[in-house]
Amino acid sequence: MSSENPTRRKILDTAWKLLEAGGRPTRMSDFARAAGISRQALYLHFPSRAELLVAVTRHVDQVKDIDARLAESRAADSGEARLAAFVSAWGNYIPEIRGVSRALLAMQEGDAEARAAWAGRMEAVRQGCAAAVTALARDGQLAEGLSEKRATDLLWALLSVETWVRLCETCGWSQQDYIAEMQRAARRLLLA
Amino acid sequence: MSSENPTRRKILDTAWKLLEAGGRPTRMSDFARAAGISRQALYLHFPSRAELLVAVTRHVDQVKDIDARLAESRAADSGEARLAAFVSAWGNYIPEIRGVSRALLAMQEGDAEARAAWAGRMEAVRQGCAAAVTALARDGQLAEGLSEKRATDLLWALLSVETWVRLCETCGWSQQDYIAEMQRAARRLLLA
DNA sequence: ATGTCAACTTTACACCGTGTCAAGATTCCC
DNA sequence: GGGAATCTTGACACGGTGTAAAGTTGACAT
Repeated sequence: MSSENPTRRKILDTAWKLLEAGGRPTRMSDFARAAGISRQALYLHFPSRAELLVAVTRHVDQVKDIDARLAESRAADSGEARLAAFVSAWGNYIPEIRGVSRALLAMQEGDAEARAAWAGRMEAVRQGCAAAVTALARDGQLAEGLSEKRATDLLWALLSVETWVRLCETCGWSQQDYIAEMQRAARRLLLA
Repeated sequence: MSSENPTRRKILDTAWKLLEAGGRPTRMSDFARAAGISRQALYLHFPSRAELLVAVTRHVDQVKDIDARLAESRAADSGEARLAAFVSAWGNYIPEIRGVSRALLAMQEGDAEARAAWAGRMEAVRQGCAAAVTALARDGQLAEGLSEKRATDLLWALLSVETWVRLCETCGWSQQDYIAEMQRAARRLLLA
């Protein structure tokens, strides 16, 4: 759906790199310069900044093959193993999309499209959470007094990008610590 | 420090109301109109949008007396009771500052002042978390393998505004459910 | 070789929100 | 009545997004 056009590809690649580099200003003109084209040519490919960012996330998803990664967690036998695998798969994906998500998150307020795009991505994560919780419930492992819905919400909140940012960037946790602690937390919160 | 000037007060009150009402656009002109003065007069009192927002949060803190609320949690005898009281005190404060925090959060990217202001507030919350954790440790109740620092980080992340937003706004939890579940979560995560 | 089509360039402009500036008006106080 | 604070009106600069239009370049077909 997106592979053909070479300039489009270059735009996505350089924009990605730019976003991930984290150097603050990522205006349309910056993306254009990075791709070696004029600002207007950028608008020839993407009608708005929001759509460009959305396209970048999709591009990243494709290159990093998030689907395949999350699929692995589905292969685990026990619900508990599945939970751990999911936490690890998603948790290790977060740092790879940090740049894009920061930009997309920052324009949530004020841009409905960005809001919808982010909500969509998060919904996908939520489904992963729900699947893990269901597997847990099937094993009879879910803590009593905890509905599947509530357990899913809880896990989803625990695994939010915002939480990752706080722990890894603000508090200085290593990625390893983060994963280990989140697995532990998920177990403690959800298991009987 | 801020009580005297009546227009200043009116600005803060109406701005607060406006922010809490949630109707999207909160530009300087909106604040001015709400206060019944011209946009320029607003700049006579606050040099920038960021400083206005910061002043509003301080104003809210003062009116709602957050300090007194958090102080109550310090009165609890056992570490566990203290943890519950802190979760409840802060957790019930979040919805009251939802509007201001949304605005302040939204301008984090790009405005160093807003960033600093928000970080400062969060630091205060963090200290509350740290105090609760220390009380827990003193009781010998802290889960083994969990340093005080890590426990504090974890609790702090759990009680973030972002997490509240996700659970209460996105997932539709009631405030009651939120508090109850966060108390349960904090216990499960931190206690031995 | 010519025509044409797509991708790109340059230049210019409209719009919005923030923040600045300057020239009055109003009100209160001495 | 004089003066200072406070507020008003109106204008403008700046930065960033998005639009519009006219011109350049290169590939490819006939």
